[in-house]
Amino acid sequence: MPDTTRAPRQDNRRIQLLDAAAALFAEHGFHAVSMRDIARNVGMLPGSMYYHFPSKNDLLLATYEEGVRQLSQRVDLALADEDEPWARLEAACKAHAEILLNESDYAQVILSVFPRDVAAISDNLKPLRDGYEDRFRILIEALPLAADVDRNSLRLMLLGALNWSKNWYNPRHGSPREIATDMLALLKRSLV
Amino acid sequence: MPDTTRAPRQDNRRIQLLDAAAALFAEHGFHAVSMRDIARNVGMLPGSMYYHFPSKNDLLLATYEEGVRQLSQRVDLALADEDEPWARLEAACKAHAEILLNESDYAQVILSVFPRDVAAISDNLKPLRDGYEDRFRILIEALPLAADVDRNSLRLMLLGALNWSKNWYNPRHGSPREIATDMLALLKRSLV
Amino acid sequence: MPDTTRAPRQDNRRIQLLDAAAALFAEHGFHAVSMRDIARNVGMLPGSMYYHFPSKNDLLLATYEEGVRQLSQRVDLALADEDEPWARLEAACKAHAEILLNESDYAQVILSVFPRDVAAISDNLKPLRDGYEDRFRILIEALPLAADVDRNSLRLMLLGALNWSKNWYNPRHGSPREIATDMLALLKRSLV
Amino acid sequence: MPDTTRAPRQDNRRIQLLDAAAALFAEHGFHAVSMRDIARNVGMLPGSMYYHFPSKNDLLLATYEEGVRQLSQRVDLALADEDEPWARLEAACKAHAEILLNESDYAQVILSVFPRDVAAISDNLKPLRDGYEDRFRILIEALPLAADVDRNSLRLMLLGALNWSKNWYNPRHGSPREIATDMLALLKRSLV
DNA sequence: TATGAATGAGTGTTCATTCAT
DNA sequence: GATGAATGAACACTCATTCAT
Repeated sequence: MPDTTRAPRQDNRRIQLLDAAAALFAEHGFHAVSMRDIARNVGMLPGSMYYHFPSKNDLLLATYEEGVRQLSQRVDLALADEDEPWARLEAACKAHAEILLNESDYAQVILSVFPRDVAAISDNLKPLRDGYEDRFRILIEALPLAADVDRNSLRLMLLGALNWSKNWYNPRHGSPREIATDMLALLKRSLV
Repeated sequence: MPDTTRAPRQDNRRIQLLDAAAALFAEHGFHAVSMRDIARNVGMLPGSMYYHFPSKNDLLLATYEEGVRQLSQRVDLALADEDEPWARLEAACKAHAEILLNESDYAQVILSVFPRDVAAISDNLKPLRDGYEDRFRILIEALPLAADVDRNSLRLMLLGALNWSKNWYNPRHGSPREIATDMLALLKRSLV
Repeated sequence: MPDTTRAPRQDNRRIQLLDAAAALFAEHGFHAVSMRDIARNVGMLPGSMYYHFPSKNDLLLATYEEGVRQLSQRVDLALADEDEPWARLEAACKAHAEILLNESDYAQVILSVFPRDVAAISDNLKPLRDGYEDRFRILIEALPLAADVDRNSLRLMLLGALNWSKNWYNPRHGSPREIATDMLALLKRSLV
Repeated sequence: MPDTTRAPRQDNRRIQLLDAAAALFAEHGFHAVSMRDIARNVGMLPGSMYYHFPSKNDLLLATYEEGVRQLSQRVDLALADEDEPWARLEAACKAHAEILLNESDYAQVILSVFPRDVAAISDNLKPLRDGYEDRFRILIEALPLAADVDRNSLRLMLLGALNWSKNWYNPRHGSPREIATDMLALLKRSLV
């Protein structure tokens, strides 16, 4: 019998709401999902949601923040065990692919709802995205590369290819980790 | 400045409509654009559009078809002058990047409105996309590569990275051609 | 080989249009049928109909007129051979049932589109209906009946029952003529 | 003058809505009445109706159900006091005519909006109509009639004539009860 | 915290009709 | 006689949001 009195229930409806919103935004996109859709998914009336979130945009912003938190934490955790620069980059890419393709609707939202789609809050969304991606800038900076390799292109290529993978990913043809490994292998062959 | 006196007027409103739809779908996404938005953009009443297109979905389908036509024609033209496998792939990537980032709203639509976003016609949309991408499968097949290189991963990586570039592309930091060249260079170093 | 040069073609598109309108009005009702529906049925564009009929209401009016013409002609023909009052009434009822249930969409329109449904021309429609029904008033007047029989009720009952039959008529359970005969028999038993 | 202070307010707008819909459907027919018409009649915005009824079809279905309820209840009440078969039939016919012609817009809807007019819900509508009409089948079964009288024709004639009466009924020329009495009298003379 | 009930603007779409060609 | 193209109003319906209870 779980002790429901001790543990502070601290807004668990808010979390259900956020989960439902993330799942629906990730699957159908921000504009194709209505507040009613989300409410129905958590067994709540539409009006009731406004106690928890003042607007649909705020709901998106909150999923974004949670998504960045999850991505960052997951990648940071993966980095904790690695020292060698290439190993560190590979660990980050694997974590990125896994959370994106497998684990978190929140992460999907960040990569499928673009700031420009929601003009009113695009200024709030962009820094969240960028803050996360900075990790990869640093990881690539640390790589021992030939002098003429453009590290900026490398980062954009690697992250772009990984992010786009959600458009073709099919669990039957390799795990997220394998996808990350394969891509990195292609680049690593010569760049070292 | 279009020459309205010389050009035969036949059905030019349909094309205006298609152009406006492509531009708006590319910029804001399918669901964020209303039929009224498109109508306003061409100076037409909302109801009048239905003479030219029976539904919003059909309008999207028509932009998709035109987009694929433009992409294919542009890439095929670029390939006509090249014989060497790597040169052919590079020409195709440059054409792809240019039309995507610079030249055509129609191409953008194909890469930013995903079939799954419009369930009712996703079965019509998918083959159009796939038909175009087959070109790259063939180009990569023709490359002289070390035996252990996974050509499938290579294709997915290259196209994914290029397609994602519309999310960060800024004309001040290099032309579309340069982006394509840079990315290909990163891969080519070792794979040959 | 029919001689199409001799016979004046005299507006045969107009007749096609009228036929299609009658069929559709009879089946779905006036308000549920659009001008486009009718146009499509005769392979014409909606705008083209306005050469033949200035408005949808006029089209209805024309079907009404033709319906009354057909009903009247059919009933008058049936009466031509009969002299005895009851036989005359029975002949009229049979003709009425047959044309209503079997033969003419125009007749159906008159009995399923009510003047009040189209307020703007209800004043034009009502006299058409009434003019036809007068025949039955006269036929019933001629019957040799007991003094206390209300001929007005008789007429309303008989015609009402016949008109309503289109709501339950099923060709498998008796022909229109049988329906008319059965109903008249019920009344005739005692009234003579 | 409704007592708004005493009556519990619970869901009274739904009933107002249903009343207005019944009145308008009865007068103009289903297709000729718009949701805006109904909303205007109860002083509500069109969108607000959808809180109470999910669609126009559902609104019709609800009026149908209420109409059948009212008809059935009224007829059953009238039958409660009668034992003799002819008296029972006459009581039912009087009640039927009164509620149809005088008392209830809901009953009118059932007899003027035909299931086939609203294809999408015709399967829901038909059994409601039929369920009510079964009462008359039973009443006529109980009549002591000559062996050669077709009870089926009798039922169809009687109900058809009564139902059609709404097309000519004018309160100045006799009450609904008188209409029912007169019609039954015509049939009863000989059939006994 | 949540509900019932509403709002006002907006959605995609259809309507009868017009008219230059 | 008919078409291509449009109009403007209306259609059924959905939207994000509000607020008294």
